[in-house]
Amino acid sequence: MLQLKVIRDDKNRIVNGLRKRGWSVQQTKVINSILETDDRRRSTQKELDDLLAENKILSKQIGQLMGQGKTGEAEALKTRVAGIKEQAKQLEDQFAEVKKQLDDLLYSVPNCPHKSVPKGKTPDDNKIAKAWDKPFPSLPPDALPHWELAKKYNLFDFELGVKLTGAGFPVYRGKGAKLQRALIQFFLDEAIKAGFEEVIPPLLVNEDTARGTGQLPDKEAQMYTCERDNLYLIPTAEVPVTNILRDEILPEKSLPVKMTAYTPCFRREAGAWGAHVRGLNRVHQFDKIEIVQVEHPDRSYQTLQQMVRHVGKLLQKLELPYRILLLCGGDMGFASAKTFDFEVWSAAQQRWLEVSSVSNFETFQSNRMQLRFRDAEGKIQLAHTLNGSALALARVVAALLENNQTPEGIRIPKALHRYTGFKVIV
RNA sequence: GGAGGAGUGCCAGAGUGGUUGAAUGGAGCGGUCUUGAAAACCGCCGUACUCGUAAGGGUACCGGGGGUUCGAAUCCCUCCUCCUCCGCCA
Repeated sequence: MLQLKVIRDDKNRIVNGLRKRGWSVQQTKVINSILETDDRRRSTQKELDDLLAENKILSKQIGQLMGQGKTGEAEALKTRVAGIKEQAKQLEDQFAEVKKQLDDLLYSVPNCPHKSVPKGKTPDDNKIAKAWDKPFPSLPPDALPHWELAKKYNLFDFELGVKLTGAGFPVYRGKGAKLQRALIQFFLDEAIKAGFEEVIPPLLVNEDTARGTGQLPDKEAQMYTCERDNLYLIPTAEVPVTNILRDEILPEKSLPVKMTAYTPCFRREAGAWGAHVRGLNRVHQFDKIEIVQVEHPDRSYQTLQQMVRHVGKLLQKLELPYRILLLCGGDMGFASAKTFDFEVWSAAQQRWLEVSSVSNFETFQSNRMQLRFRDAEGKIQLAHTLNGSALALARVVAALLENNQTPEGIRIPKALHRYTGFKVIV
């Protein structure tokens, strides 16, 4: 969530940022409510603190009087304290209520977009940061979409997934399964080469963790829950991995912290289904390699570019046509300050598929998580958090299969040969 | 799942109702000494919110939440976690 201090000191910037996300002037009034609520919170706290301070002093006096055996005087003080306690109790309730109001308001406000983020409401307003300037693969007229190819070559099976679980849970098999494993291994190796430490986090997380990265309360409906145990299935490795550093104060020299993780991701995608989401385009469970960085605020945008380059290199090695979008304010995720999306060209479907999203969250997540570092002067500051998919498998597989289909079978890009052990799927 | 024990600052570890935000030791930082280093000695060394231009105050926090009390790290309830033993098990 946004820092109160920033809202207070830099209100106009925040309001303008929300406007960039497509908020109406009316909607941005919430910022005023936040400031008013915070004023109430502060005055209530002051009142309460003063009262508690008085209580404390009197209590000490009672202790001394008791020690001296002056029970009468002590009793007199006790009655005075009783009144203060009554008052304090009321103020405490009041304070808790104001605090909750304030938190609810703060949780309802998304991150403020970076100044370089274009204004806009829908994907149409996104800017193309890097277009594909080479020819697209030309496919034979009888080219098949990946869900047909999957049947033809027995690579994965949606019907079987329905039997076992439900729609959107594919079963990969044979070379399809091997291809999954090859991609996972390839992406992890590339990340490790780029200096990321591999971690294998839990796939189920608790409430605090889900709140830390902003899944709660904003995106609750997106997650599968285990209500009995009050746990959530992770929608992305970002959630457990970033939270590894929750409530930490890092030495400045340990920045940047670079971590990578392969995990399956679980997404309910409630209400998101339609004709355009066939096959692997959208599924409830998919595999993804995530890269996460915790960085010094001065360097985070440099680091964002670095991560973008890393993802670009992966797609080049996979020989996939891709483009990079700079998301507009309205299309960005709730917690993000700046996001680049990667899309690969799916030749048989004749459309772009999103395969990666690389974002800088600045202090939005670290503020919730209390993820901080001690700077050169010994002062404690919130760190910046960043993450990106490098990469999400399902759609990469879709594009890979479609773009590389030939009459002789599906050609596997060279970079993967050592991982798959085969060069073509026949 | 059953029985017992324990959770205190960066770490180790005192503290069982009164001036304790917390002894002591270690680590770390600064200094004295030294050609340099080590040793020795001296000093500093929690976080959040809040009042204040500042100096400097106030409040909260000893696993989480709640309670008893004028007063709780210390007593009670509850949850979580860890350890030991038993059971079960990939």
